[in-house]
Amino acid sequence: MELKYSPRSIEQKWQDNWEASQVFKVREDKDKEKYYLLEMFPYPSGRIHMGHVRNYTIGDVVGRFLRMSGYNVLHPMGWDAFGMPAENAAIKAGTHPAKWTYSNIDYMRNQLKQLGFSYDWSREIATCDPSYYRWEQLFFLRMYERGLAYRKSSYVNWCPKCQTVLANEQVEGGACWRCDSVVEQKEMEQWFFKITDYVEELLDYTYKLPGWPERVLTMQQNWIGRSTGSRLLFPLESGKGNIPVFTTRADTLFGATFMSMAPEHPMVADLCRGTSQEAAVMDFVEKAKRSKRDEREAELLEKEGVFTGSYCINPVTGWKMPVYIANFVVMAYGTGAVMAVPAHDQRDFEFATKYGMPIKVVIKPAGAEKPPVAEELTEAFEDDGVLVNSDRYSDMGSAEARDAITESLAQKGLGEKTIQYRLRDWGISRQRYWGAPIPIVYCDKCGVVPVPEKDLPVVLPLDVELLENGGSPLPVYEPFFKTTCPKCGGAARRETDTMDTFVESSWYFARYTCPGFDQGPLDGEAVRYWLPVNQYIGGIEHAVLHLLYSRFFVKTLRDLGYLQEDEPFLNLLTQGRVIKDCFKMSKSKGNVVDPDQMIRAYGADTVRLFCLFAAPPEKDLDWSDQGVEGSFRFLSRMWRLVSENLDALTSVAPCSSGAGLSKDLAQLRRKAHQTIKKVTEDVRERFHFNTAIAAVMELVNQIYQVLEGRRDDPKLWPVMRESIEAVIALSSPMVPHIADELWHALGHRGLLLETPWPKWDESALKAEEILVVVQVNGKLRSRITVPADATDKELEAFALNDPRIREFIGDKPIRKVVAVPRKLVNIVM
RNA sequence: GCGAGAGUGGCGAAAAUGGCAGACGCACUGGACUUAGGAUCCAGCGGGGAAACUCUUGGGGGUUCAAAUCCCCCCUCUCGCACCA
Repeated sequence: MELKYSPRSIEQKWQDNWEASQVFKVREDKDKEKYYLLEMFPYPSGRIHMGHVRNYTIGDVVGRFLRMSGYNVLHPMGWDAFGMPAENAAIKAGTHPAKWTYSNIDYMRNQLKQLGFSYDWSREIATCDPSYYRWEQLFFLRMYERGLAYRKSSYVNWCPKCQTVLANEQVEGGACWRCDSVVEQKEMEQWFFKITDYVEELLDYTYKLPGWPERVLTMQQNWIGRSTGSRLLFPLESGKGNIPVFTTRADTLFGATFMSMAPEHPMVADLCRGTSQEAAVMDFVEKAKRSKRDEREAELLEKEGVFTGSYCINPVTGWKMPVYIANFVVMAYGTGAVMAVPAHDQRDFEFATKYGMPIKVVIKPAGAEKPPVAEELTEAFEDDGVLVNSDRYSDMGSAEARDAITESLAQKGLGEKTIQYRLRDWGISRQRYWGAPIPIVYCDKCGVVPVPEKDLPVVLPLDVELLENGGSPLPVYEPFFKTTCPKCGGAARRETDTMDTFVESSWYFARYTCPGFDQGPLDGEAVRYWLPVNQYIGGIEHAVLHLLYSRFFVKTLRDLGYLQEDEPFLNLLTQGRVIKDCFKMSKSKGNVVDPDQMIRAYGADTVRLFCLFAAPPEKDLDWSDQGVEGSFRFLSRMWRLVSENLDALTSVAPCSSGAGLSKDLAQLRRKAHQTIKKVTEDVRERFHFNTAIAAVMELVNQIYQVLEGRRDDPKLWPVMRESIEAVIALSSPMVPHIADELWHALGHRGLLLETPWPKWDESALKAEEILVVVQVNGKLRSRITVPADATDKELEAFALNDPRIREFIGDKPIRKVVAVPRKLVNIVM
């Protein structure tokens, strides 16, 4: 055995060994408790980065720990392989997205193997493979049958340069994330998934997922944005219809003095037609469209608006309310029109002040004598209170009045209670090439026709030429779009949009349970055995999108009969980012640390160890080259523990009982068992690998201390061996290569992954004597060694007898003594 | 603005249920071994003080025998959403 630790050869050796012996492979086993452990799969962008290394290391420790603890652990890996970067890279490099993607996958798979992760590679999935997305197309058809996938026209983000719709998350500050062109709002026919059908259940379960971080649940709740209120109708003065509004403050209706509408509101053209305002309104609408971008960049735009030339009627006061277009009203929320109550809404207040609109106070603060005077207001009073100037509702409380006013309008057909959500249906059409085709055909005679199930998959053609401008080649690639109608057999055109890549990642975790199944999307037996995912691990950046879409998809698949689960992920761990010198690693900052380079210099075990030790998983991790050195140093220390004492260690069996041990050997043994307990609990209950590692380090430190000048003691080595084996086994989930190597050096033949996790011996934990702190008036004054089982009375006596304490007390009277067995004594004077 | 989270040495961080603040590591200092050390080992390492002591967990109050931890007020930072009616 080499005296010096050199990771390179041993890591390769063990990786080969693990692969050859197929230890990472799992199958359903009814006799074992299953555990589905999953880390978010990567986009095959080329190389893994430190964020991946951290994410997957955390997962690997949990997986290996649970394997050793007796669970049947499913721990798969795959590739989120569709997406725009592949197209862009392919255009740039003159290659094909498929080629680019698969070669990246090969490279990255190898990188992951070099890190020693315990994935069952036989279950690997690439979402761009037709054997994967064909089932997604089937889901689409089933959803279409049930109206859960539908087509409608809507405004979308359109990048004129990239020739595609952009998802909301791909729009940064109103500009395209890649080319920085100003994004336009374009009205287009799009496919949608009806996530809003599940909005109540999605919201409900955010209160039933105790294993999720509060933060993520809150973000989802905010994103769903449920708010209860009233839908009210304001009749037009012209008599030609009503303007519907949504309000949470029906109690302020008597103070509504005008109406504000979004510039894109469909009624705008009608309202101004033929009035003197027509030109001004059209001008304003155009201007509003153009300023979309600035709106997002500037914090808050100054409130601006223009009169439409029309009026509507306040249904309770009968007032003529001028209808305005206002730049701050968003079409996407509510009805796109807002009843303006300047006295009680800050935005309306600013608008009214600017345009000289009447301000009428209708709420006074609860307990106030008199309502505020409108002319003296400097800002709106937005709290609930008591109604004034509101006819028969005056003196009523806000909450009660909301119901009463809505109810009375309801009787006239002008109002109803309603619930409004911020969540919109999920637009899944992408005018991109590198994605799963939407299985739909358009026929001039039959209209929208779904592709028959037997014709799936609709394969994405690979022999296309990419367009220089980045647009999808599918609409101009005849062999693909030209088809016949499945219904009438006439000429028809295929849908050339592809699905949002978030669709693939919404169900991949289910497919891992039966990746090769070809009788349907999911093998019921496998799915029932493995789902739900017990532990999901990934970055916080997916808090809403991916994690919400997946939750929706599982509920949909449940209702389609493919699954039985309500929720995909029981427990969620969102790990922090990897940063360096206070910044997120990025090429532009020049602070990127390359995993390959690190592995070459220090070995995978060191890189893994550092990722785990530097911070608890949910916090950001500050990369430190010196910290990496430190991790390497520790592994070297561990290595020498075995290599320098190999003969002595291999000539004894590990100690298995504390009988007849000298005091310091008993103490070392106690430390070893305390460490087993601490590491087990830190890993199992809290995922606090940093403190688990610290505990192992403490044990190593103590081993070195006991070793010092004691090598001849015949009683030493069995205890030594027991302690060192504990160090190796306990650290094996974190640093598996060195652990297996040392384990074998000690003469073991099996793999640690298949070795039961060490158990602590309760009797070894017990010490006869323990250290107890003595305080006087809450200040530490002395430490005394007492029998471990000393009662509080005995403790008190020991403390009062301590010379240092007696000196402190002198002959002053003692008021009280607090004694906590095994902890401390506090003498109050 | 709304919501959430976090403030502890020179640095990364520890401290379940209130009970020795700073475990473990990095950096630093001194020593040993050495031709040499950026290897290894030993020792020291929050501030003030020669010491006894004393101060110290963002700031200020409070509860308690005892507070990083619980309560109230304030400050700062990070993240998410953001003119959401």
